[in-house]
Amino acid sequence: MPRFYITTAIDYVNSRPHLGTAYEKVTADVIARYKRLAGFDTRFLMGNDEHSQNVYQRASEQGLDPLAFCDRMETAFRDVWRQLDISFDDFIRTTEVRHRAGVTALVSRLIESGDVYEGFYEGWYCVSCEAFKQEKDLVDGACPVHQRPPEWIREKNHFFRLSKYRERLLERYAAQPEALEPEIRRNEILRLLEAGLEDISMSRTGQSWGIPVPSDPDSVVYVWVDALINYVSGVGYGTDEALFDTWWPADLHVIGKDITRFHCVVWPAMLMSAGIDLPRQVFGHGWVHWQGQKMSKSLGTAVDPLEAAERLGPDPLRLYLTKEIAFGQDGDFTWGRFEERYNVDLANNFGNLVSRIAAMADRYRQGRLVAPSGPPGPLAETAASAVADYRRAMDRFALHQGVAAAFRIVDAANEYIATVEPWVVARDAARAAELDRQLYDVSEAVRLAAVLLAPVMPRSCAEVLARVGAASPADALRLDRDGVWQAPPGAERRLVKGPPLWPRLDAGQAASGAARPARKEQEVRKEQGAMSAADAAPPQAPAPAPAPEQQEQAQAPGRPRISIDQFAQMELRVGRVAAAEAVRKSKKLLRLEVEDGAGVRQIVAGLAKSHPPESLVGKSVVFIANLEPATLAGLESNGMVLAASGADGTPVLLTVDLPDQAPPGSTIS
RNA sequence: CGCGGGGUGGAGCAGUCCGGUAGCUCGUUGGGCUCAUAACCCAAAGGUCGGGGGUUCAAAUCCCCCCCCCGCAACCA
Repeated sequence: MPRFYITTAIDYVNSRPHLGTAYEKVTADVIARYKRLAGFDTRFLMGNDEHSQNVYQRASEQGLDPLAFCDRMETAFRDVWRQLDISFDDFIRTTEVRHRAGVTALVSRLIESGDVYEGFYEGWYCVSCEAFKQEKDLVDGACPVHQRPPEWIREKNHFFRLSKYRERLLERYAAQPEALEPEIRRNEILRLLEAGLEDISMSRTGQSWGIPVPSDPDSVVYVWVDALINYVSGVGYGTDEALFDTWWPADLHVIGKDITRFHCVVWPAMLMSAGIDLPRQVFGHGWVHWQGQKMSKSLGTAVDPLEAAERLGPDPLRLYLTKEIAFGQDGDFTWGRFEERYNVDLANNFGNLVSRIAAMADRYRQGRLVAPSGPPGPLAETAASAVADYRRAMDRFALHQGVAAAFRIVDAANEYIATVEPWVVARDAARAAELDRQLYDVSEAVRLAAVLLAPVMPRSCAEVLARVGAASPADALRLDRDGVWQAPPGAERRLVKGPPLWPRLDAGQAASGAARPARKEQEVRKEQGAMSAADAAPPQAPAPAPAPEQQEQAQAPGRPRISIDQFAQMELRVGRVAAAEAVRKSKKLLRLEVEDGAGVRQIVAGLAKSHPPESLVGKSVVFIANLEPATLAGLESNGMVLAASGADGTPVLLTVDLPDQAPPGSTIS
């Protein structure tokens, strides 16, 4: 049996997974499940990346041992993946013994190959911050945070001769372009390689949280190098040679487009140096935006995948992420679209079709359908072509196209029913064989659609297969056998009616601010175990997410109160804009000349996006007069013009209501 | 010339690698059906595929130039 080894990026455990993280796991899971369906012995590896300084700090802040913190996060991550039905075969943590062994072994190989050398990282270091400072961050030669001069430090580092592999990497992508998909990402990397490579630091000193460099116990392996090695340590590199030989090289690394550099330059170079085969393919997926914006935890624009799964069920979410976003490109998620697609694809089409055929089988044939002799109807041909398209698309990871092909069967079946009108045929006893054909063919089309969609919606499709009386159990489907039209004369199947798989959301439900879904109820059902029709269905009263305003209120703690004296330290004055012009090479900055009562001062302000320069001239504005000067885009700025943060952060200038009565220089109190 | 993404009927998107009647969903209008979750089916209206030039028998698709929008980065004092 052919094998397929697929991985996702391992995740930083700084915070709980958001929808973007879930997107990667869901798409990788769809691929893994498809490969199993297609007959591959498949291994799907995921995991957590734990050796980061951030993790160490977060743990310290919470008074936790870092490992205990990671244990806690592992539980949180696994919980999300379980609820989204991510079918990983193995879950690796970089703090595990097997990973440490793998890192130690691989780094030793790098050292033996002569590609590691010692060097020094130099820079200004603020002892209080415990961090290196860039020259530009220093204020009067001192750390701006601690007001103390930093020290010039030379830190010993181990460097990896990345530059040595530039030619070989270029050759590889020329010879095997499919090693990096989609093309856009490949071109980026090729350009990067053509521009040249520098050696990279691969160790850190002064840290204990990490894996020691074999040749230098005082240093730990840099977290990125550490993390990449999970792909081999996860299949026994350094611990289980037989396992490693079985699964390596990996067939596919599914990663985000931001980390292609590490996976397509650093990682293969490391493997070349260590004399290990390279992974066959890396696929860099795009981002899921929320309402057109990049998701951000800090801005409150990150969608919780569990909330989405709870509202309509994990399968509708999986379907949305797979079907509505072209795999490899960026996509958008909004609650409105999520609900629309749920209604259209699942309630109205697929779910309704299942109800239709089950009801007709029940009414006209007491639930028992028998395939008649004679040629199959037109649905068989449509289904065959859809299956072919599906395979072609899925094999090249065009997941959205594969799913669309599967839905063509659903559409064709709905259309077929309307065309042949079984309810008319049923009235004529002489046309019994005709009716048998129609009903059986529709049930077969539904079965096939469920087989094709099983990788995307495993739970629901298992239920659909049960309802149309499919012979193969949902967890043992094979495309070669189950993905072909099956209607031999005399074949018999029993259909069962059930409650709607996906109850349609009416406009009221979708728009009203009803109570949150009964999470408890769902959990109880899960604890009760067995898969049932009700389990595949979403909660009865799905509710929309809390309105953005509510979220903002909830997370607006404000700042600590200050005294009137502290306020008085700020010198606020009225100024009149005498001149304004855009700053070249900058999108946001304007250079203003402001009359302050005593003269004219230059202030650089980030107003360009919302305020055309000419609109500002003559305006009376409020500015902070005693702010220390700063240099922006090469221009000195003496003060700061006040503006409100308007919708989505665009500044709204604050102006003086009665400028004649408050001439430039007027103080503000 | 900092890096990158995008411009396709009213809205949101595929299609561009491998040129060949421009497709999907929603929306609109009219009709049909009653098996089904007021779901389903048919039909119609609606597109200079950002603009210009080139290659070609043929360009949304390949080549060149230009315009516009959006992220990221850099300074949003």
